Amino acid sequence: MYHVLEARIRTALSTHIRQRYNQDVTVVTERPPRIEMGEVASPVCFELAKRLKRAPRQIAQEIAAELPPIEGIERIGVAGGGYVNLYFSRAAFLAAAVTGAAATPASAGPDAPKCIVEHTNINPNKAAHIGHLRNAALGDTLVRVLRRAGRRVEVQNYIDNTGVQVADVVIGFIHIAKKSPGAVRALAAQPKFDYFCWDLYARVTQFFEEDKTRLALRGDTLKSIEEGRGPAAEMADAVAPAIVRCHLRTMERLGIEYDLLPRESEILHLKFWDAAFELLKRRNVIHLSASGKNAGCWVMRLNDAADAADASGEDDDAKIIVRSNGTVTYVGKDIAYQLWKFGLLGRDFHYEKFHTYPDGHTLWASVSSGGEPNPPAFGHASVVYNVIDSRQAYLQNVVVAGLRALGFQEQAGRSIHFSYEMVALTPRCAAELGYTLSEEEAEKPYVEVSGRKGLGVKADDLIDRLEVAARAEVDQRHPDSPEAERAAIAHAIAIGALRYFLLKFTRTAIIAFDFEDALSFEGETGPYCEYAVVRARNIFRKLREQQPDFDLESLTTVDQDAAARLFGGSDGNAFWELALLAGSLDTQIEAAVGAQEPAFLAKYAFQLAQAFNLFYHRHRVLTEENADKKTFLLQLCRLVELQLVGALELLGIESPEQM
RNA sequence: GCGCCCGUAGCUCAGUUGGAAAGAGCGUCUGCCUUCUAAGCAGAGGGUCGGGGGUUCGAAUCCCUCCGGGCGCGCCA
Repeated sequence: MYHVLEARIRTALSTHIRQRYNQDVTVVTERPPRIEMGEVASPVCFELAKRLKRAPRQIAQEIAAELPPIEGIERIGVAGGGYVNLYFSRAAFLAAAVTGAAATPASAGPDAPKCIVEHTNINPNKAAHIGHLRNAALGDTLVRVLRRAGRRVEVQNYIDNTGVQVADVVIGFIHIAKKSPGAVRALAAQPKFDYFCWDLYARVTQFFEEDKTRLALRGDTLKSIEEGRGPAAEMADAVAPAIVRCHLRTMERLGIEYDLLPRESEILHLKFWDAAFELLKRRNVIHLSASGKNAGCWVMRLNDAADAADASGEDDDAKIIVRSNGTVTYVGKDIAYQLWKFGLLGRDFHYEKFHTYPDGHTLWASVSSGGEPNPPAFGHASVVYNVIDSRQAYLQNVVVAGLRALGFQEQAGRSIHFSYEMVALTPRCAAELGYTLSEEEAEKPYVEVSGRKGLGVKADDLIDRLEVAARAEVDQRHPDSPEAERAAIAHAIAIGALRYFLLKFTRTAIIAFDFEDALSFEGETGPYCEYAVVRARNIFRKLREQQPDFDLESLTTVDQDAAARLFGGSDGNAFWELALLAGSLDTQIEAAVGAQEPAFLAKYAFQLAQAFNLFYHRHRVLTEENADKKTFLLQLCRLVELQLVGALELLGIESPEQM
């Protein structure tokens, strides 16, 4: 609601300034520091003062006096050296906010332009860890926010099932665990298979370190897996899908779902790369390096300045796309995949159903042949978000440069690297996990998580710990509630704590993980926000006990005279600040989409919860004797509840009925 | 060496396109549960916004420079 009025004010001001002063200015608006100064302020007169060579305050006074009425704005004032302050009609705002909050937001039609969000992308060779959780939480929240903003979104989780990491675990099964393909298949059916592979993978790293010549095994194994032949391929075929299912289960605990699993095996088998290679060659984006250190490789130059220097042989800083042995690099495959996402490759996968979620939603996976006869139309996106940590920025730039060089300027511009910094461990946390730090590591502010070394907090372990801790709190408070109910509440609290913890940091902040912070349910946390919702709901529950015929719907009609009176009364400003904040979810969503920053919503949810807790503490709703005031207070509670639930939903955090 | 990111309270972090007296959580100290659940609320203390220049009516925010830290820059992914 706030966003609507703010936009209205900007338009009114810029129109008025154009007509009255013949000036085209971009009107910036801001929130005044105190509520007594109004809800929207504009420093536009400072800019006008320069252009008109007049005192800013004088212009501001003129504008305040002459600006035509704006719907929803009660009065205009002048403050400071020349700020124009606008005051909302409080009662009208509350009425509009309450109806707006109760309405369901419009979702995108089936023909709307599509956004693809690719996230999670965990190598299917070990259990998911805390770093993967940040990726998935950010990606999933981006999806939720985009959908709420009215976009059509397709969620992809790319599976590198034929890569080095899978090959390494296969090597572990053959040479360390000495398993047959049949034995591996049996193991893969066991629960916690991802944990088994976690340990095995770390042992493979040691296995290579002990004798570097063993690295030769990797090339052979990889080749066998890529070609789909031999026992190594058979094992990879057992390991990767089983691990993928473990990851899906983990992510489902967090409320994260996907639409499609594109798999690398199909990118190979369906020769996506060959199509991309032809395109890249035909349009001279890549060329065969004749001399220098990259001789025999197909390379792509990144600086356009030297694009005529084909024959100069100075390709040393170019990016290798095809190795001298003819195999394609990861970036090459990624260019092909990115082209497919935009529908530019001229090829498509076949698709089969891979999994059905409890809500009936189907997850599809790519296959090489056959598949379902009429799968949904995947790909053909207008915007692509790749949720990948900032360490891969260089490679993402190469992919985009490839698209641009191919002449797909528009798609290159709409290829968004949704970048974020890594999750690391505090040295204390690493030590707690039983890891012995080197002297150098102990000096550092944090230690990098490493699947290769087996150093990291496994996602399921963390969720388990959170659930146990939450369960202890719930048991204490609700010893008589049924078991299933207590489990469900503890789960909501655990996930709320985890997702909030991962989302409250802005994307550019490195998270130094520590159990103490992550396991907290107090202060700026998910459970704090959930608790505010529960408090609002408790009021309504108690009210229904007292008045069985009470209907929540009755609160959607606001008596504006009564509301205006109460907003003008002794606690009026406090009530108003709460209503205004609750009515600002739209502004927050707008800002979160604009800045591509989910943390904005996390901060907002916390602020709203905090404001509500203060209100809750100061005003007893149910014992209020003045009927108008009681209704008004209930309306505030209802508005906050709806908006807070909405904000938490965007963060993937459930609001339990009780805690 | 080149590129990207970070430096704000004891600690962990916000501060959206430059705007009105720098914010939050944690931690420390002091209060508040016969009440709509204290997973809460109130108060106190704590800051040369890394340093120095510059642009501007106005800079934590933009530019330059220096210092400190992190991450990339592979015929790995």
